[in-house]
Amino acid sequence: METPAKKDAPAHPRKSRKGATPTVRDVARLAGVAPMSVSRALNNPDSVSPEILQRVREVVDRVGYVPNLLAGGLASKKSRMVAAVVPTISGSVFLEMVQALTDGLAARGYQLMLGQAGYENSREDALLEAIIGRRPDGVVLTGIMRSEQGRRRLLASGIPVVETWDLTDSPIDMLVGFSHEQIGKAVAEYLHGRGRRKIAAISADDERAVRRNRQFADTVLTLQPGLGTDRKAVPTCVVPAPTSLGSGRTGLRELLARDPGIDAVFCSSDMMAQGVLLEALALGIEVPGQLAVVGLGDLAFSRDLHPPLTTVRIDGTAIGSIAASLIIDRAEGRPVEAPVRDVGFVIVERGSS
Amino acid sequence: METPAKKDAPAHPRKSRKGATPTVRDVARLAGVAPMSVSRALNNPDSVSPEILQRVREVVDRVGYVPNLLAGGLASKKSRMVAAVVPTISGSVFLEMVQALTDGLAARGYQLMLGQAGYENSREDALLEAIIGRRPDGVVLTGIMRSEQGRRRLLASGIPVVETWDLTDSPIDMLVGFSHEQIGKAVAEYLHGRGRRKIAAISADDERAVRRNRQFADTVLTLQPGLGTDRKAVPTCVVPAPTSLGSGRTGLRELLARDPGIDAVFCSSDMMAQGVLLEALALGIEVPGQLAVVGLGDLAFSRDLHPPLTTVRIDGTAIGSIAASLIIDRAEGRPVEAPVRDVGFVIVERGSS
DNA sequence: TTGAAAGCGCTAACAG
DNA sequence: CTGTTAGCGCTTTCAA
Repeated sequence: METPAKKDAPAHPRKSRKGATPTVRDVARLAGVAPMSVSRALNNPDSVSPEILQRVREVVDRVGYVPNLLAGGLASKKSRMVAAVVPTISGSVFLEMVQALTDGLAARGYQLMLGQAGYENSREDALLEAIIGRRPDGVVLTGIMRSEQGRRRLLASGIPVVETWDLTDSPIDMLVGFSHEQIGKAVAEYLHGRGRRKIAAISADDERAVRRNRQFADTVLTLQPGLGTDRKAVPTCVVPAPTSLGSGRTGLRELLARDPGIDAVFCSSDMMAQGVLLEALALGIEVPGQLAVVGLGDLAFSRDLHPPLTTVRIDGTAIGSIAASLIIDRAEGRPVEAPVRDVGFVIVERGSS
Repeated sequence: METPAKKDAPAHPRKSRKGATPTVRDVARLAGVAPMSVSRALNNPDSVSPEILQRVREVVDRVGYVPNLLAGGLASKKSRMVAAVVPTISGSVFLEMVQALTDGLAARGYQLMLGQAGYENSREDALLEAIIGRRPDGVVLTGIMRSEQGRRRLLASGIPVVETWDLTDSPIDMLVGFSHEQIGKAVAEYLHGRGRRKIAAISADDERAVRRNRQFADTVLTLQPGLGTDRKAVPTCVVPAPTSLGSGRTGLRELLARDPGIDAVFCSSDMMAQGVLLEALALGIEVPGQLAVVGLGDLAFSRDLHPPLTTVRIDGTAIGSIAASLIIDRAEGRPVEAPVRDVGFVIVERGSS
């Protein structure tokens, strides 16, 4: 009567109600071990005897036990989830990165939570709260966090953060990116070096593209002192993000209307560059003869275009997998060697320039 | 000495250690109310007096309290997370759907967990375990779940499931999709109706594309009895998923090598159709004069191609938002009117055919 | 309305 | 190596 601690036939204490999902206790009871041993058998097989391991596994398979990771996360303070925030998923520029991130995380037992912030960071705040509330083991931000409020909340939460796709002197925590300014400069120098003297740009209106383009224009002005010092001397068409093939087509028309002599266009995305290529074809403008076209991103299709597109290659896959391993290292308490990485970029010269 | 239940100055019981994230108890103490009242003030403001509401909100803002949703989920058995499984994110065909899904969920306070199954469903099993373990309020599958093992686990878990992007007579639970067979049939009839008599296809090798194409070929054979009854009479080039612009280019070359007289190609993606367009241009084949091209997906760029691409429009946005609302309705205990929806498809006729 | 008690299902930290 | 004891931070349930 005292202790109903019989293992085989408990009086009738909280019998596992039929249909309910089994818990560690159910498994423990059926395997004749303590719940803690079940936990150990599952999370750290080496720490239990072969007999227990085997009995536990047998029961787990038989009853179809799937550990509740919410409970585990609450107890261990490790959720094994990582949140990623992208401006928008349908820009496709970030896909490689998201793919590498998911893969890298999945391989180590982590799951990805995806959030879209939009380009106008209005939703950013609610999103941040939804993320922090789930106590992820890490957050990957596409672009750097601009709002001071957001930076503070993230910092206060103590969650490891990787900012990506940009560089800054004052990262919240870790950083994997490249310099948009340097891209602007490099492309301007490249086009100038190829003899182009009527250089133009079609750029998205998001903050990174704007900075990139400012440097692009400034570099052109430096290289061609005759143009003066006003950036407006470098014809630029600004289109709303996310960019599209269509915005490339209209962008080129607009530029030509402003200045028919343009001989080079730097586009802030490959998709847009493709639109420029297409529009040039439709207008009978020869590429690269009359017009050089440079894109950004080096998406999968770019090398197969006609002519193959010269573009700035950004290694989204590298960014994603480095971000994944930085977060995992940090989450598992390993020291992180280099928390700030510049993955750089390469101008891939192809037929369009 | 008995009960240290003084509100203002507790003896020294678990003082909120500096730097630790605040919990309901901290907020409750500072606001001079019970933890439960904090919970109510946050989740159901109407159920609490204005004074308490205000005091709680003040403290929440002041200390930057963000509720731990893992703990909340454990206690309430509602995680407010939905898992989505896509074959791969970089096919871009599913992006619209994922975007609509994220948006629809975020608007109601739900978060998306994204998993990539790969096209070879080898990882599918581990992924399923990772998902079920997190006790999401719903799972959205891209394509129907083929493995019997997987279906059983999902069913046993009791989690609401929405299968998408396909139709089946025996859904696990809910379903939002369209018929790949009907698409195959419709496109074959469309091309035949436009007078094409040497109809070919370039298709991915995934299961849905295969079924679609089988019906496509069979319909062509029915419409042109002279071809016999062997599907091989309809030239088909099978390429590995995910498809790309490059596979469209090589696919067309391969088809022409087999039969130079081909006058129509049905491609299993818009990206691939674009490759065909490009290759035709390079080879001097006139589209649509000599060759009609039809894609699948109606991606954003398709209307801007040259010529604009005729394609099968699939409303990924609709699929995503319907899936979101089905899951949310189910999660919140509302009756689900029509758990199986055929969103259909439309052949959008443009310049390429 | 508000509060107190009792867990949700798991694992950290100790003992044995 | 194995078990016991306490929670993790929240919400359900019931009583006041």
